[in-house]
Amino acid sequence: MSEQSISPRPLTKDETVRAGAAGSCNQHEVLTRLGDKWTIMVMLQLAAVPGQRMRFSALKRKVAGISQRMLTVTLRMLERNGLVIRHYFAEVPLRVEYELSPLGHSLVPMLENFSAWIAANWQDMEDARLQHDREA
Amino acid sequence: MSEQSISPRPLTKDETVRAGAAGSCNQHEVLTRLGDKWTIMVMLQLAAVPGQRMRFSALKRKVAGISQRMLTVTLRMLERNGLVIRHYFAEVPLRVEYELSPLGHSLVPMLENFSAWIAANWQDMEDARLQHDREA
DNA sequence: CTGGATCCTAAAAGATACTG
DNA sequence: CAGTATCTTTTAGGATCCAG
Repeated sequence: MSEQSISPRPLTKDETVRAGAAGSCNQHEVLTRLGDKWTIMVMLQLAAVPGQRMRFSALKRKVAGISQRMLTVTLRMLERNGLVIRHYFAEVPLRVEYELSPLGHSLVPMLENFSAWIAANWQDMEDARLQHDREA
Repeated sequence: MSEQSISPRPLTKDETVRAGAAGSCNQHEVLTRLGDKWTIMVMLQLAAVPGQRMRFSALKRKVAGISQRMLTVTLRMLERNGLVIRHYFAEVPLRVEYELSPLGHSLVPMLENFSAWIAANWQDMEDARLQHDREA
């Protein structure tokens, strides 16, 4: 449906193949751990208060529609992979605070960029989607 | 099991609450579309050849263990949201090339940063995970 | 070669109830 | 408050077959 037939020039096999190359395997590993919606949203929230800690309940309130269970699972996974630190206070009522580790902190610039990108471009995405759906 | 009892100072409710604030809703929308493993991996590959297009089969080869179906689904989604452009050539054999749209291109710096972060930090993550598992 | 259409299973995630 | 445990529903995703 696009441009049909008269192509500019078929890419050679070498041109098409050559890309990412090495490291692809690590990418897969890392993305399996960090590359999901909830993980990114939780990290975005923690990155939004760089030097600060956040309580479990505060995170739950800030991260849109996350369930208690998924927040727990996500935080456990982030802790396991060394990206967040969990501070447990045996008080009444119980209090637990989370903060980014140094490793997690190294992701902050990227998270802020991403957050900014979303704010700046989500409307374009929405428009593109609506137009694409009209054409279909 | 961490520091117990003697806390530094409980965060006030206001400190804990104040974060991300607005835009949270858009984040959720956007991440529902882009925030999954395959989407990020495909974008990483397309970003690795900034000015270039990639054929379906080339993408399939480069993106670790993606199945034909998931690559198709992912590409359709990216096209629908205006991040990639699909070029269809009615030849024999059929040829289809994908490239980043301008909108998709605006994500390249972030994707490159992320890719670099993975290369630089995946070992730290691995170490943290192993140590965490030993302690458990 | 690049998919579309189906079927099917395993994993993810929501809801709910309970506890230190 | 911050979980855990359990149950159920939903979704992701692989396998397979077919087609322009």
